[in-house]
Amino acid sequence: MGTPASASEQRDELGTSARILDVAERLVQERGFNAVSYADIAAELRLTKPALHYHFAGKAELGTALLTRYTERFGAALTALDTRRGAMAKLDGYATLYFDVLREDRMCLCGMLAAEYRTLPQPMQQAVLAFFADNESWLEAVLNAGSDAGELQFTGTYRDTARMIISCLEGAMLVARPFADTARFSTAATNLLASLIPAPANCRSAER
Amino acid sequence: MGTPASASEQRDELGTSARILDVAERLVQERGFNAVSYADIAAELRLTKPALHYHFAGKAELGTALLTRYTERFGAALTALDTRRGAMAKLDGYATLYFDVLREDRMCLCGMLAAEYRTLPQPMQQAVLAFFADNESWLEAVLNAGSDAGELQFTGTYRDTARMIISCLEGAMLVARPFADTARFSTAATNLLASLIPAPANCRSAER
DNA sequence: GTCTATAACGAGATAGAC
DNA sequence: GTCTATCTCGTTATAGAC
Repeated sequence: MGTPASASEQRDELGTSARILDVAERLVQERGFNAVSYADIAAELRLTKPALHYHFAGKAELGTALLTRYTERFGAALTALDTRRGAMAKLDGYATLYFDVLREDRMCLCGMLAAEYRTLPQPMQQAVLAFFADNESWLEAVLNAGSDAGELQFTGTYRDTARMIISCLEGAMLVARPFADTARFSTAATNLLASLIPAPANCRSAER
Repeated sequence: MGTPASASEQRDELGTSARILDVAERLVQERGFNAVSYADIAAELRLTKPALHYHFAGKAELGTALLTRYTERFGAALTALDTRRGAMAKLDGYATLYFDVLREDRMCLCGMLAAEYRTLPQPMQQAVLAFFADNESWLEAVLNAGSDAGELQFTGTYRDTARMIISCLEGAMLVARPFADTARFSTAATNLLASLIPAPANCRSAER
C-alpha cells in the first residue's frame, strides 16, 4: 500500500494544476523529463499548450512543482511508516514504496531525474539532491534505532548503510523496468533487507 | 584500471566513425540519449551534421553502434578480469570498471539508456537488455566458482546475487553522480562486496 | 482559464556541389 | 568524406481574443 504518487488523477473535481502535475509526473517517470513535452501533457488532458503555460510558466517551473509535490508526498509516506513498530517493518514499508512505483511501470521520479541531472535547470537539480538527502536522513534514523534495539546489524556507518539502501533500490528499479520484471526488483529488495538481519547468537556487530 | 571507454578520443589517426562514437558516447553518458543532438557531436569534432549522417544514417543507427561497441568493450574487460585469481579479486575489478566510468563524470551507458528505455528505438532496447544479460552471466559464473571455493557466501541464488550486484552498482552510480561524490559510490561498492565475504571473516566474535 | 494563431528556435534528415 | 543549403517537423513560448 501507499504509492506516494497519483491517487488523484481520475477525479474530475480536482484543480487543473493538480491534474497537469499528475499527468506530467507519470510521463516523466515513464520517459524522462527531456522526452516529455507540453504538447504530450496537453493532449492527454484535452487542453492546449497555452493553458499549461498559464498554470506553469515554463518547463522549469513545471519540473520544480513536480519535485516539490513528489518530495512532500514521499515525506508524508515516510512519516506514515514511522508509526510501524520495528525497524525491519519500516524498512519493508520503505522498499514497498519503491515497489508500488515500479508496479505502475514507472521509475522513481528522482531516480529518473538523477540520470538527466546534467541537463536540468538548477532549481530542479537542488530539489533532486534534497530528495535523496531526506530519504537518507529518514533511513539513518531507522537504522540507528534498529541497531540500538538489536533488530538490525550492518558493518558500515548508519549514513553509508542508508545510502546503500537507496542506491540498491534505485538501481533495482532502473534495471528491472526495461525487463518489465517486478520480481527482479522484489528479489533484490528482499536480499538487501535480509543482509541487515543479525546473524544468530554469537555474531554481533561492534559498537560505533 | 581499465576503463572500457574512451582511450581513443585524443588520437587523430583514428577513423572519423570512431571519433564520432567517442564523442557521442561521452555526451550520452553525461546527458542522456535524448539530450544529445547531431549538432552537439558535430560541433565538438568541427564537422557538420551531414558528415555525421554519412557515417551513421540516423540517430537510431548511431545509438545502436554505440551500444555494440560499448558492450564489446565491456565484454573484453570482463574477459581480462577472468585472468585474476580469486572470485573477490574479479568482483573487485568489476566494481572498478564502474568506478572508472563514474570518475569521468559519466553514467554507465546502459544505466543511462535504461532510464530512457521507453523512448528508445527497438534495436537499442534489445541491446540494453543484452548488455545486462551479459553482465549477469559473467557475474553468475564468478559467484558460482567463488561459492564452490568457499571464498564467497550469500543467501540468494547465483542469478539473484548477480542481479543484485548489478543493481547496486548501477544505482550507486546513478545517485553518486548528482552529488559529484565518488566516495559515495566506493563506499557502497565496498559494503556490497563485503557482504559476500563468508561469515568468519565478516563476524568478529570467532567462528560459527 | 482557456482558446487561436504565431513566433522563434532547434531537431533529424536530405539534395546536390566539391 | 565533407560541405552549403534547405526542408520538415516538434519544441518552448508569447500575444491577444473570448
